Amino acid sequence: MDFRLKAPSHSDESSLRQQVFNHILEAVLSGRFKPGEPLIELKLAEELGVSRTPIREALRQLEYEGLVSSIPNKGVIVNGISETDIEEIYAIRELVEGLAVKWAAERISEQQRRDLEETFELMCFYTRKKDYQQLAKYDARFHNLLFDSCQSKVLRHILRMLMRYVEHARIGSFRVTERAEQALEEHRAILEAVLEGSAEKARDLMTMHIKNALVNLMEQRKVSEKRDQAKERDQA
Amino acid sequence: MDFRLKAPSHSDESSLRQQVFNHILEAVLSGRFKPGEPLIELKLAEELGVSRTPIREALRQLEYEGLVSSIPNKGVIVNGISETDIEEIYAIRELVEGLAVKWAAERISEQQRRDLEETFELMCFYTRKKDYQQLAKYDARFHNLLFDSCQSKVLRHILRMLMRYVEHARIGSFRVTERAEQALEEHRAILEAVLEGSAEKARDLMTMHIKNALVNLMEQRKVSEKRDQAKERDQA
DNA sequence: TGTTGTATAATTGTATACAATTATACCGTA
DNA sequence: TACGGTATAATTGTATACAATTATACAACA
Repeated sequence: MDFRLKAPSHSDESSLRQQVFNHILEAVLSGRFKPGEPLIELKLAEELGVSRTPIREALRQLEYEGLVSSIPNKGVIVNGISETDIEEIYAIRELVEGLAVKWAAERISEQQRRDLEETFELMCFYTRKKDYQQLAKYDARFHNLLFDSCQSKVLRHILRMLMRYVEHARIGSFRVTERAEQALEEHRAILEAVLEGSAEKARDLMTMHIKNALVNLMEQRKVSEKRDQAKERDQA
Repeated sequence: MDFRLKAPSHSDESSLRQQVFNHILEAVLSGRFKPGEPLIELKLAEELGVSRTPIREALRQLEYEGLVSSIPNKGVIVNGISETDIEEIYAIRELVEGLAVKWAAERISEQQRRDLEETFELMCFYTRKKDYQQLAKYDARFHNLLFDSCQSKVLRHILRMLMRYVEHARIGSFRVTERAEQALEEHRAILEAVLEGSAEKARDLMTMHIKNALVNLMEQRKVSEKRDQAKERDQA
């Protein structure tokens, strides 16, 4: 496949570094680059049709976001993520996202109220239609709006890194499907609490939402594992 | 002043990028580079006697750690930090560092127990001697050991970013001095709770420790402000 | 005087060249 | 065959050159 950038693919005017970052990010999150796999600058540069400079900068950014590890003078490899990691990530999420919605309930602006309600309506719509592609998109937007509503640069920064870990943890699972209806109701409850300014209630609801999401994720991983093992048996 | 690197200053064998990073970091944290001040790559490169490449990489790292902001095609400027920011940082610290010591109490290794106790002894020593330079050094080591003891790569990553913010928040304050004795007792209590494996107790003690540290920091800032205002009056 | 346009300079973004380091393959020797 | 050493290749680290973008100064004009 030809991944060369600056093609008029979506006529992006963002910097090459950002495009390269997005490309490698997508490759890692989709599992095309597997854990332990070394990322060679020159190879990536040729593949994407750019020089090593933007590649290096993108790799550094990926390192700071925790997706790859870099060993000086040797190179960078894709990070794997263990079950323990996932449990830890979700434990941290409970606290930090809990704080985020608490602050959001206290500080949200009028415009953000409207945006959140609008986005939630779309989530309802796509849940009914069972269009999980679109649902995932608006789910992400919902959470981002919520995080912006807490009006905190610092918390936003922490959350950004944390959410990258979460995305990484989700590799290979189906994301929504059967839990979609339940998740929607949880989102509805959180939204209501935020809009009526019930900070503690919003936090507790978010904590519970994340607990449930973890249980669901772990179950999905078990399913995926069994499916993979079956596949291996078939090949043998 | 001549800041050129690779001089046999401390015969560091770390990469230039890391040296440059440390240099700029120190300049920002010490207040030599002031909030809003633009950081020009070429100027820094000449000042430090290296090319722009390691400068750029160091600036990117500083950006990810929240100390500077970069606007594409324009440049990077030093970030300021408001009172609100500080309060938010400390609120996040309460949760995250609280979780950290909780896990540390559950997971600490034998070697780490010994290291922590040893470091704490040194903190006692330098508190008695009122050598606040050395005390600050071992205080930082104490916290780092504590964070390592929770054996969590993810939490370590979050804490790293958070502590950078904390250091940034502390700009211009005296750090320890009069609160040293009280802080030492708080540290002693946390250490005991961790060593005896009382996870919840350790977390609550850490929460209280951070609350106190915030109060102290805010008071010191008020003192600094008044001092600065007096200085300005004198100059006028 | 104030505004706008344009030339110039300053600065960042990207590509390439070179240096330093690390990995690999091959050969000789016991 | 197993081991060690050396030459070679592969890869990262740094410097420099060039392109693209943005800021600045200054003149022309209303």
